[in-house]
Amino acid sequence: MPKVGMPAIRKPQLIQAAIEAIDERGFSGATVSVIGKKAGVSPAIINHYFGGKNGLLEETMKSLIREFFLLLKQELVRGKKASGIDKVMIIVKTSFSHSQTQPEVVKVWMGFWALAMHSHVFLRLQRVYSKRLKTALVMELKAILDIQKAREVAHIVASLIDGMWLRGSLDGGINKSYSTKLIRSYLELEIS
Amino acid sequence: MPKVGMPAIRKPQLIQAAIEAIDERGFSGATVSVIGKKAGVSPAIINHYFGGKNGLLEETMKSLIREFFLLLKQELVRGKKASGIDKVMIIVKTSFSHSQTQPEVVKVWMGFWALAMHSHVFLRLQRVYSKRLKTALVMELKAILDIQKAREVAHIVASLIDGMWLRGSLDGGINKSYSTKLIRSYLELEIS
Amino acid sequence: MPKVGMPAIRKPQLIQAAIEAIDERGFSGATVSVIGKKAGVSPAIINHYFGGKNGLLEETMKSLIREFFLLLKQELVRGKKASGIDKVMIIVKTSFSHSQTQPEVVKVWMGFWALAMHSHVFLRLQRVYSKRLKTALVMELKAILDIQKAREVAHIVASLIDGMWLRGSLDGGINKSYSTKLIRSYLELEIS
Amino acid sequence: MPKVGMPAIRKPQLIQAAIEAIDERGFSGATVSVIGKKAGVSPAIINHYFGGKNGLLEETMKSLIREFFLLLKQELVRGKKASGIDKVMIIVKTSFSHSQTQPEVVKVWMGFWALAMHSHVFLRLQRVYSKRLKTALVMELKAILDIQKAREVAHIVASLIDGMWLRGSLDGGINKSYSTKLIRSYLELEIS
DNA sequence: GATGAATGAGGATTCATTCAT
DNA sequence: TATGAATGAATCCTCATTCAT
Repeated sequence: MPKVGMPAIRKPQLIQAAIEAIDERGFSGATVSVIGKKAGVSPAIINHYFGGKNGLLEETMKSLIREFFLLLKQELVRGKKASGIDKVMIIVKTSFSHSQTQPEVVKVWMGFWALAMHSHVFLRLQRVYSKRLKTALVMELKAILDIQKAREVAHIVASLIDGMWLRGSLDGGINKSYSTKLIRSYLELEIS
Repeated sequence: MPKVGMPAIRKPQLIQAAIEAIDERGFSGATVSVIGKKAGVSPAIINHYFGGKNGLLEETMKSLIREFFLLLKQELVRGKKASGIDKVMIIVKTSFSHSQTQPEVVKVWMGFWALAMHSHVFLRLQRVYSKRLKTALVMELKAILDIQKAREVAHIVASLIDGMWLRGSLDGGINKSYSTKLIRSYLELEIS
Repeated sequence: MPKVGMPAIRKPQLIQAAIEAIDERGFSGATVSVIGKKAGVSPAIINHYFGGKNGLLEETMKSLIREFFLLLKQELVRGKKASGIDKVMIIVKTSFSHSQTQPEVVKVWMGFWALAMHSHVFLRLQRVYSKRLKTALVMELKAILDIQKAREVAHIVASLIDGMWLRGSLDGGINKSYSTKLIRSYLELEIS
Repeated sequence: MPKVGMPAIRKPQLIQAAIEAIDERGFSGATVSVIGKKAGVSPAIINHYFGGKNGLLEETMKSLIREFFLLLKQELVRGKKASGIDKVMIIVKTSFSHSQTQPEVVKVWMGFWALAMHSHVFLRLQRVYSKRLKTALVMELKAILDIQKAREVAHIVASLIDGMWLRGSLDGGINKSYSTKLIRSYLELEIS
């Protein structure tokens, strides 16, 4: 008697458990056993639902990325009346907000980044994030700058976001207001 | 009497082997067995010289950091006549040069960064790097800006360096000239 | 649903395998690999059931002690009509019988004794045995001697039992009838 | 330029180091490395002088036994005027004195006993001790008892000595005066 | 669907020993 | 004589995965 709709329950549950496990113990400490325990289920069902540990990790990273761009989309819709720098700053702020809503994602994201360095699948996913963030920035910047300049500024802003994330991870969290202030001041300099 | 001076030969040899192993296979793939094979010695001597795998990794990271700041010092001495933005750019360029001299350090450094997230020892080391880089930047910037502003700009530049490293790691290498060009243009904007 | 009731099967099975392995190869030769092979299972399940080799050894010693005192209790119940020296001799005989039922326990017990010398856990267990045996002897002896004397005689009898075990272990077994004869003759001397 | 007489210096030095190591860390913890460190020499010379770790252990046990019987001989000479029970008690007292002079031998001796259970060489050595002790007792007892009885009493006394050693080892030492008192009272009972 | 049982491959590490110096 | 360098074998243990139930 298979219970219907179990995947829809179990999958997010296991993904969340994976995020927490990685946050707490790092990638090397996030064993299926730990993740299973955290989710309150047997480690064996990770194979059942994801075909193995790697499958779970892939889905976890996809979920993180999906969630971020969903949030970004919402924020952009909410601020669609804004213009110029403000529009760009929505992207910046959302980037930092994401980590504030779920502080554990900082460590997890960093871990995936390191993983991407040696795994084709994760590299592809990381590039998706990387490109989409830059694309979003260019989209807004080209309204106020020529396309060439827009690309350069987008690259700088994207790098600033990632760099501040990285440095923030060392201090146990990102200082959102300070980070956004600095980026805004840069943008004002660039655009005025 | 035994062979003398072996530590001076073996230690750097094993550190280099560790860097290569991590570069090729990632942290999880860099087993003592692999590192030993790469160095052409028995895995057991890792314990002999470093007291365990962790000891080797620590020394490897220390070595990377030491090497970077040694290079930086040399470059700053060489360019001591420079002034203003040029002085700052020496730091920026050295940061990117380091990875060009040894392309594999990008992945390794990123791996250590992820490791730092869950290991006290590596966190401390990473912070040493992080702070010293920023300090070096502030040092040069306060010659041309007031201290408060110098700190902010230093934070931005440091974040740009790290962020561009990070993004560069996705593309299999850092585009040094593009990166330095962008950072210089930011500095000119800020300072002029 | 998994196979149920396996612990009740596997635990005694592994304990028995451990006893045989120690008997045949000594403590240093009783590796998890050997024990696993002897039990016809993978060495890994020792961790599954006992949390590690040490856990198995602890349970093995506990099992030996439990078994002995269970046997002793039964014998004392069976001989509850006996009195005086006969009652004491039940304890003595049971001590030697235990090793006859399972000849391998002599070596194993001796091994645990040596282990107790440097391990807190095993020391505690050995003291439990040591004290309970003496207590049992005092219990019977105080029916026929004043308490002070009973304690002394108990100490002598307990020492004789252990000493004869020890010496018997050198000869590949304890000569039960000779041992009990000598102890009885001592008791008769003491009590008459 | 071989230094002459080194064996006479190194061998006892290493034997003593072995005894201390076994006392402190048990047989399993007494590695050549530890013993070497304790003796202040390289572990490698254990092979040089004893042909391997096992050689050292054999010599250590032989040394212990030799030392005990040397002491016993001296005491018997010193007390050669004594007679009857007193003569026997010299043996008993010496047995317990031995462990008082060097408290660490209790643990070491016990360890060898356990080792004897699975090693032909050590079994032989242990039997030498066991038989010589009994022979010494019979020697004195047959002056006051018929040979048959003397053998029985010798067996009892030898068992008491070993049993009390064993039990004493659990308590961190042998209570010499209590032990000798009990054995003497037994002998008086037997002989009067 | 879900589980605990069970495993095999592989992890770091320890150890006694050998060897060149 | 004495050493540190070096190793291979063997240790326990961990882990992702599979399987019968």
